[in-house]
Amino acid sequence: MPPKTAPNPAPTATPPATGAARVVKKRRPEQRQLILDEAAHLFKERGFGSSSMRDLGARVGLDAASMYNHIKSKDEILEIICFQVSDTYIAQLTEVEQMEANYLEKITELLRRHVRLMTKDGAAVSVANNEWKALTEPRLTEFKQARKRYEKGFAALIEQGIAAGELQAVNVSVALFTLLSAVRWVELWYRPGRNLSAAELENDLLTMLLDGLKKPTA
Amino acid sequence: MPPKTAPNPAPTATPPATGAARVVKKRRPEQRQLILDEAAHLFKERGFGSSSMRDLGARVGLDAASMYNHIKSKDEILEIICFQVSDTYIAQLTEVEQMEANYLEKITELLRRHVRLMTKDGAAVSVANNEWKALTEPRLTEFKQARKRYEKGFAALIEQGIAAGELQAVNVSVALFTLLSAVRWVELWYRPGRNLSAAELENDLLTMLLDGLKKPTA
DNA sequence: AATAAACACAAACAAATGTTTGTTTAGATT
DNA sequence: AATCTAAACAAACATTTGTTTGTGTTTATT
Repeated sequence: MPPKTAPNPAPTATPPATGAARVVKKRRPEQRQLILDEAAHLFKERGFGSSSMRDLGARVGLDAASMYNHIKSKDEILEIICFQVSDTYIAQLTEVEQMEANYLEKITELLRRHVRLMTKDGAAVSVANNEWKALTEPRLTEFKQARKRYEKGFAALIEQGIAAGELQAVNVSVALFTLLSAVRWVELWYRPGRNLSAAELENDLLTMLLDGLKKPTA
Repeated sequence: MPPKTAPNPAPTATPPATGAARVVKKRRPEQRQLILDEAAHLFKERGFGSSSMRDLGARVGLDAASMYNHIKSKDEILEIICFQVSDTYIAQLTEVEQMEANYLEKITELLRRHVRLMTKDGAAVSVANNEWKALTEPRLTEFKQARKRYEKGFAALIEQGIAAGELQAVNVSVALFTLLSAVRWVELWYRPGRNLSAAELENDLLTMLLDGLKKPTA
């Protein structure tokens, strides 16, 4: 459905404003990443459904239409953000699973990396955690599977930790979700440059959570 | 801006389908509550921004336009849901603050009611927790203040508990957010009728969290 | 200097959005 | 039976939505 009327009859021969506030951008394959970064923050703030491509364009400093030179669709942006996060989580799980350590140590390390990703990439993690429901269908199922895989792997560590006598015999699901959930305030509340450093936070949080898991008598 | 053309030239004299699947609804002031309930579930599932009034109407079994006989706007629906939840939370805090009990007991009771509201009114709580950012301006600020009031009150209990020697000397903010956050998986994962009852869940969760807070030597 | 590719924008698009209007129906009240 | 009112709907509304098209400009390559 092409436009019926001539769309651009030469805008008064404007030599695209190289004067004034013209940023010196040259070739910019980084524009794509800028769009993704800005989208993560926008989607976190306003939610995917309440964020328009024009809003996003305004933040990036680009016309909405121009962004389609760098990305395929609004949906694709969400996909990239969500799967970049879930891929990282899965990778961390796999690494920790193969560590030489006891289960309490593995759980500690996995939680540590989990929190670290939040303090480093808070916006993206937030979007992956809260906006994934807006994914469209082939990817929606894939994402759910990835999350399930992570939860299963994490649960297995807890289960084995209990079997090995390293942890209290709590309900595995309750423990799993409590840990994963407890850690999520970081993504919502943490701002770098508060009087709480990322390292302090990490330690305080882990201490608090694992004191509830650790066997008091061992 | 009234319609310029005659909008409804008598639809072939249809006596509004009292036959077939006509529910026996009489006067219905309950329609408003139905709309609010259905909205809570829809907003939880799809997010406020991705939920349309037509979607909502379909669930309620009403034309989108018809709902405006019961509610003022889409925004108002969100407001009602959010403040109904925050009002309840504030009320619970006030009640617990005035209890005759030590701080650990107060914290336990507050958390217990907190969780109970989630298992009872999961959808509304979820919306209040995740979609409040979509509130429009006079109410947005009010909501933030209510949340702050709740957090401050909760933090005070923790602080006093520490001062009284009932709790470990953890960072108050970390403890507060960890507790509030840990509890939130209930709203996301809990479904009544799983093999985990609401009462079991409540106890397991509290045990796990407060074992990390309780002084090991006292 | 010429060419080709990457990229930005204006204009337009169809579809979807929240909401209003006018009218009709059904139940309650008199 | 006549009247009133709450509530349902169809149609339309003005905007906003995501996206496409066409054109011009910029940059890198030759």
